[in-house]
Amino acid sequence: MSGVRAQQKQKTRQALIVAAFNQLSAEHSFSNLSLREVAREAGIAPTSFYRHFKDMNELGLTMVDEAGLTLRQLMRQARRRIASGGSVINTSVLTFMEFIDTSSNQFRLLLRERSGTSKAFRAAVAREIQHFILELAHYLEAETPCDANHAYMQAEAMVTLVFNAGADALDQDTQQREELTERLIWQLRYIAKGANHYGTHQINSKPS
Amino acid sequence: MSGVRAQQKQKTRQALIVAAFNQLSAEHSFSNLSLREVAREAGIAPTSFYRHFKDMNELGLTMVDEAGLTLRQLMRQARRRIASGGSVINTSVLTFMEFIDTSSNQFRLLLRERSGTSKAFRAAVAREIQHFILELAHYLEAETPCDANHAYMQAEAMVTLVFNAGADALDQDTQQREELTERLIWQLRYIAKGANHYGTHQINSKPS
DNA sequence: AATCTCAGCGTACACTTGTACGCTAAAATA
DNA sequence: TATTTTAGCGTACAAGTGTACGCTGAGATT
Repeated sequence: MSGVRAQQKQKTRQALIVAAFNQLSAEHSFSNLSLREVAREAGIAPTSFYRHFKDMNELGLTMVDEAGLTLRQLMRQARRRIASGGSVINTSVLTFMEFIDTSSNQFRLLLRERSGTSKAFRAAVAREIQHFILELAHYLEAETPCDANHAYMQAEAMVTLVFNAGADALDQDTQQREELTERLIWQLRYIAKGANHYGTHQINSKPS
Repeated sequence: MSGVRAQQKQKTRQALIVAAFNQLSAEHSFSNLSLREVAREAGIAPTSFYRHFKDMNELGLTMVDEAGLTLRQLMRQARRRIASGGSVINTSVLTFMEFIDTSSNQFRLLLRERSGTSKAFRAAVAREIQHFILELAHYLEAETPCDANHAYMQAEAMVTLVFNAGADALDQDTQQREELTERLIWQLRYIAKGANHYGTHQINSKPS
């Protein structure tokens, strides 16, 4: 029961996942990635693919999970930086841009499958994003004078802007990214300001 | 020189475009749409496709243009409604949601190709979106106490939120859409409020 | 030691794809 | 009227796809 067998299986399974991620790029998306291509890159026969995944769909969902995981790990690290005295907005944005940069293919997967042709994929990505919204909403409710509802709407807007800025950043050089990031930070400030204005516990009426 | 010839050609060319749009759906995107499928749907032989487009890429770019056109027409109509006394935010959002509803496949194309695998496609969609941002920025600069820079950032944020809300709406029923729209309107108010605070001509300093 | 399990392989097959090539008939032109 | 142009067709082919099937040999189990 040393598990040499199972260990090797996990290894090639991971090789398939890595192979698939490596084949992603600006010009190659998961949906136009064939089972045979992935198997070839992973160094196994096409038919052996089925020993690990029912089909490409199952591989893809696993990859979405993995991408979500690394993103969550990165943001946990961001929270640590914030706790030790960093600005919330700046640190979060910076961390996210780091994700785009170091794990661009993982981000590409989330970005594209968010509006892809598989309902399961879209739902999986939406879940990952929802995770961030809820977490941020929770934080905002505790740390700012916003009621729960407005905290949620604020968080949703912020995550949307950050995610989209990330998408734009993919096609840009360093110079453009800096400008983009600066704009993004202003936009997040707008939202914070507006949400605190409308969403304060005292005032809860229609906009002035 | 009656042009019976050229007239018929335009007709089947349009048939190809319509056929392609009709094949789009939640489960079928442009990128996994084959030349043969389109030709079949349009009722012509696969090889005749080349009489109208160099390849699928060229068809797609034409479709993006067409989608952009109908969107622009719809928004022009919105401007008329606003001029005759409608609320800016409400009318714009409502009009956009109408676009999602009545031309969902055109929207799907823009949505998906925005993060697709063709640089030309991404650029084409970005151009269409940029069009709206600039137009809105121009309006905001004229009608609100915002300087040019903040007006632009405000417009960019607003268009991003609206576009993304549209994407979410595609998967939702009427009930959910109403809630989404309500949230969206609040979020736009946040941005307007914040931008007017930070971007007023007098104050142009760092956030308080 | 004898048996079972199963990850990985090779072969094979039925499809679909893009597109090269040459033909035809009808419209346009001269 | 005679000639040219061209939208659309059918055939053909090479390339790539997913996957069914049966085999093998090395772990795991008994």
